[in-house]
Amino acid sequence: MASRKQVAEKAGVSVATVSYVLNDKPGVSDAVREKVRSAIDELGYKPSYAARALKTKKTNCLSVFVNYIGDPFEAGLLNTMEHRARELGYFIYFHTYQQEEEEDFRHYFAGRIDGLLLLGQSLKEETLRSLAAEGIPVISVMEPVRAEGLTAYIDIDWEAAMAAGISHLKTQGHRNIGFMANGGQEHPHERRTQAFLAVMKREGLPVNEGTLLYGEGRLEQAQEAMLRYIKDGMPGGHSAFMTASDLMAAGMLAACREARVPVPGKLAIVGCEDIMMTLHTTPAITVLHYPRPEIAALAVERMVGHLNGKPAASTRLESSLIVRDSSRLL
Amino acid sequence: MASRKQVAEKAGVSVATVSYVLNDKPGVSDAVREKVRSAIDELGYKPSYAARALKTKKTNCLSVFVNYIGDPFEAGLLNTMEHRARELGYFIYFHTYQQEEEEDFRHYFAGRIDGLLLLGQSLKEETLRSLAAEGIPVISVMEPVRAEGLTAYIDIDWEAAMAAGISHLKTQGHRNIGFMANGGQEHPHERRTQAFLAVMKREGLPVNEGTLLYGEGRLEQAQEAMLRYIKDGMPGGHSAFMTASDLMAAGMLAACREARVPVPGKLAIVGCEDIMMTLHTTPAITVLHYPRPEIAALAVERMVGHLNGKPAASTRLESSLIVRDSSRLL
DNA sequence: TTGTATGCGTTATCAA
DNA sequence: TTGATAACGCATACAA
Repeated sequence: MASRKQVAEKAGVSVATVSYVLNDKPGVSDAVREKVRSAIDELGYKPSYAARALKTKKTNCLSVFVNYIGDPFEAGLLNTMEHRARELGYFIYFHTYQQEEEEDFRHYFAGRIDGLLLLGQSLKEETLRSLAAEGIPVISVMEPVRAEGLTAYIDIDWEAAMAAGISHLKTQGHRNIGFMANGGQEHPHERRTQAFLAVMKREGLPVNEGTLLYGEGRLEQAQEAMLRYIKDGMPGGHSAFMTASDLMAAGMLAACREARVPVPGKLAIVGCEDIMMTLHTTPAITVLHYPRPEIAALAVERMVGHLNGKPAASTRLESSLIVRDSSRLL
Repeated sequence: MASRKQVAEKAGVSVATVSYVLNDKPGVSDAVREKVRSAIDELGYKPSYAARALKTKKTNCLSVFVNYIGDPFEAGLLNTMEHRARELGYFIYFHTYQQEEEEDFRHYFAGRIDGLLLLGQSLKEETLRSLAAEGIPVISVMEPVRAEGLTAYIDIDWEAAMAAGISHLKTQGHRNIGFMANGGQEHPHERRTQAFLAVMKREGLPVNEGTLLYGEGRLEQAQEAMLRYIKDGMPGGHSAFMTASDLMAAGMLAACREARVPVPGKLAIVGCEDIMMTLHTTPAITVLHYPRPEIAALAVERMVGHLNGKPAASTRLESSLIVRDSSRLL
């Protein structure tokens, strides 16, 4: 790789001048600018990001912790994040996050990225502290269960969203509503489960141990869990189910079809993300709409803003209920 | 961030000594090593990767071009790649690749990564040249349609795989076999389509314009394409279909169920990747097994080997046919 | 076994 | 409008 010095020599100028034209500084004569440009082209010169990062202490890189690369909900967020980041001049990468590996990650970022974006993960306090010490801000799309050390998060108002779903189901005559949850206390989906339970209680609807079913966030596992539940004679006696993710709603639906449980006749199903798939199942699945493009873009913008000195605030956007056939009796 | 100099001062040694213990060089007394270690801990010192990269001209980072983050087939590859890379001491990132953005990417890598991994994309010759000039090797899991400038690729032998599938279908009495293809000449799936056509010809089975159907690689689009084909009265007269991806096979199956076309009774379906989903559809889908963990790990190993001076060779692994209900008449 | 000194490719300050 | 030159944090050849 050609370096700046070689460019300077070839163009017959100093390295400083090369820098000026590369960074579009004013005060360089057109003639010199041209000379430098052509020297750059001829040598195929590219600036070294490593050197630049060392000097400026900015990498123009952002990282994102992804829970599972194949998840369509996350994919929708990531696409927008990637494009928005690129528009704002940032290079963005994705890594799979697994709790067991959190400590390994602590030493990975110094001098590699300017900021870390989360998809709802609850990082350990020590990780957050360590990141803060390195000057790496953390912003989350989706509110983590613990959010203390965080710079900001962007999410929807899950209680309002669940309330809309539950109220819709009530209108359809349901009272005994179950929920397919996912993961433990620190899981990104836990907020959804807690919101559901809070609203149920507030509405005076029955909540007990049988209310929660556990899928594993993936379609197939949810399908199996539901199949087992059906084979056990649906001990909860639910007439409707909400879920912590659309993929699990789709798995539920697949289980119902397999076990010949009519949806919505015998069981209504409501998902909560509005991934494209929910529109294409039979019946199409009623969902709480999660405005992924808006939220993903906002998270990136807040991060970039924060890196440029603008304080970043947490925000809860509104979601909306989209009623489809999986919960419509009439 | 504390720097190496501060660590040296605190420990009462020189910066060189700090370097020695950080890089586990021999020839440092245990007493000094201990002193340095505790100074590091107290200051919370982390080495700057930017500075290290500048000096060593190695970033210990690898990039992967992903076609679509939500794709379950690619997700399976990425998981293994990420873990294998981490085991080998490399930090790995994923980026979405879109052909339109290829030129933008050309200037992104110098001084940021040591190598680029592809998932079957056919990069433009100029991109490959530019990468080569920067000393960035390119290895692909899945053989690209154009593979000239590539360091190596790892893939299965698609002709052998397709031959196994076609021969299985022949055994079941099929002759008029269609194929759901995806994308154009440069698409990662094009090799699969070409292999299918080659084997069909070799076997003396009918190939004409009607043989190919086009999904868009995604389940929903394949479903819609198939639905249209069925509504048109299945003009190709096929009794079986193979596909360029499992997701499209699943979409086909969904369309058949929707349109009440019995599978495998009226139409046999064979996928080609063996993603988990194919095991959970009804009926389960016959597939050509793509050994994703092996291939993904091998690609990373070849890359790391190459970076350490071992020449990397291209390899075609064997695949196997897994017969399930979607193609079994008996 | 440890320290000194140099350079990696930038950016930025200060002179010219 | 341009040019010297000093950092940035690290690795390493060489000296001690």
